Parts: sequence; structure tokens; C-alpha cells
Amino acid sequence: MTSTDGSGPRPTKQRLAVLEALASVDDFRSAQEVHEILSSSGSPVGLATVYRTLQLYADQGDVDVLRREDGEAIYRRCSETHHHHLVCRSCGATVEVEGPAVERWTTSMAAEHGFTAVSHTLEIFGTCAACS
Amino acid sequence: MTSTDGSGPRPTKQRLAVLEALASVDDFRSAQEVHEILSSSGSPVGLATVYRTLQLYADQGDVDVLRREDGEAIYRRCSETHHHHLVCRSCGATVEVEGPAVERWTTSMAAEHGFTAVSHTLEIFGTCAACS
DNA sequence: GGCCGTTTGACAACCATTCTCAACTCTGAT
DNA sequence: ATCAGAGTTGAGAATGGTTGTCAAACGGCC
Ligand SMILES: [Zn+2]
Ligand SMILES: [Zn+2]
Ligand SMILES: [Zn+2]
Ligand SMILES: [Zn+2]
Repeated sequence: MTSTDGSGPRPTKQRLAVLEALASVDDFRSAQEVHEILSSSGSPVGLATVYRTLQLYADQGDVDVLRREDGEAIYRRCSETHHHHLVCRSCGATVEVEGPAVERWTTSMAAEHGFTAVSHTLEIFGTCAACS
Repeated sequence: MTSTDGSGPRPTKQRLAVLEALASVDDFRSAQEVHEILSSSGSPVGLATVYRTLQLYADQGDVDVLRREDGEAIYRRCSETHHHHLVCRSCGATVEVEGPAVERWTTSMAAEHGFTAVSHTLEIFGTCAACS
């Protein structure tokens, strides 16, 4: 429901397959990993298309993006509301977390320094219970 | 303060030059940009050495690293205490900010979900007063 | 001076990501 | 159904940041 006119991106077989692949796992995956999943699941999609699709959905806000330490982009299908992530460094397990106080803090901090059109990123990394 | 024995990395001319280049600007710069600064300032340092040096200091915690939207790593010489950043999307102007409440929130959030060995990243992006 | 581990730098290699472009697929009219 | 045109795909080439290679240069030490 990102657009209502008929001119938006088409829900093609490939695009739906990418979303399904993301939905089939619970943690963040790179474009190449999504491409892998699709190939081994019998509905292969071109690598370029996977890249295009992921960034399409990322722009629409339908998938979350963050970066591994080496800079590689990883994607996850998350809930629609604004949230942040608690990610296990070892197994990748991901928990969505919310913190209204943090949201307020970032906005007030930005206002205090005269910044406008503010956004923010916040991720927490650690070792989950299963991995420790 | 990262090592006290005499076997640590040597403070070579090139390494000091890299630190100086970073100190000469106030915002985050990429490795290639640091290499540029050094070249045009009359004390050129090999690009590979710039990369090695920046990640050396980053590992030691002497410089902060974050990533542009396209994934490129950028570096900045910051204060020694733990802090976060308010960065102008347009001109790159950077302000260091601290928020004890946020620090507490991340730790309690991690503990609540059984995560240990926790770290976190938090950056705020916006348009600074001068650019708006 | 000569020895030896560290550091450097030019260049090649790597690899995630983007570009190119011809073939393909919808959709909506005719 | 047919056709035109816009949107989409995929294989491969190209891009570009980053890392690896390795011989030469350096620095402390005997
Ligand atoms: Zn999310
Ligand atoms: Zn938030
Ligand atoms: Zn900093
Ligand atoms: Zn913090």
C-alpha cells in the first residue's frame, strides 16, 4: 500500500519471490544470500534483479537495511512501525525493539542544535542467550 | 593507552600524517579523501597505507568509523569518551552528543532479551542550521 | 656498520554493487 | 486477437572501494 494509482511497480513473479525468500528467514540477509535462497528453492531470480528489487522495497520502506561490519548491505522484512534491532553477532538472531524515550531524545537533541529533517539509526549488537 | 609495552605499532611519519590530516578537518572523511588531503598538503602517503592506518586507529578506538549511505567507510578523530553523532546530510558538519539515558536503555534492552557482550551504534542525520 | 622485524607503496586481485542492452512481459487500446 | 509502448528481466561487462602481494625502505639494536 505504498501507492494507490495504477502506475506503481508491478508485483511480478520475481519481486514476490524475493519478498517470500526474505519472509522465509527471520534475520538479516545480504542480496547474494537472498539470491542463493531463491536459486536453491527452485525459483531462481537474476542477481541484478535481486539487487534492484531489494533496493526498491527498501526505498518504499517495506524492508529494513543495515550494514555488516565489512559494509555489505543486509535486508530484513520487519514490522511496519518504526523500531530498532537487537542483533546477535554470532548467529544473526534479530529482535525488534522500540523505545519512545530514545525517539524523543534524538528529536530534542537535533532541535537543540538546529538540525531539521531528522532521521536516525540505532542498532544494538551482542551475543544472544543461545550463543553465549 | 592501548598498549604499554614497547612492541606496539610505531608512530611513523605516515601514521602521524594521517592523524594530522584527520585533525585538520572537523567532519567524517573517507580513506580516499584523507589520501587526497595528504597528497595536496605536500606529504603524500600511499593509499594502501592510509587504509591500513585508518583501520589500525579504528581498532584502537582512536578514530570513529561510520558508513555513508553507499557503504563507503568514513573516519573522524573524536573525543575519547563514548558518544554519538549528529551529522548534516548536506555539508557533513558533525556534532558529538551524549545521552546517558540512551546508554541505559540499550543495556537494559539487551539484558531483557538475554544478550551479553553488548555494543551499539546510534547516529542522527539531518540538515544543519547553515544548510537549511 | 650489519642484522632483523616492521612498515611502506605500486600494483594486482577481490568482490559487492551498478550499468548496459537486447529479449521478454505485461497492459490497454484498437 | 493484435499491436504498440512502457515496464521488467538477466547475462555479462564495468565500476569502485577495499584488501592482498611482495620487494624495497626504514628503524632500533648489537
Ligand atoms: Zn526492522
Ligand atoms: Zn528510532
Ligand atoms: Zn565520534
Ligand atoms: Zn552510546
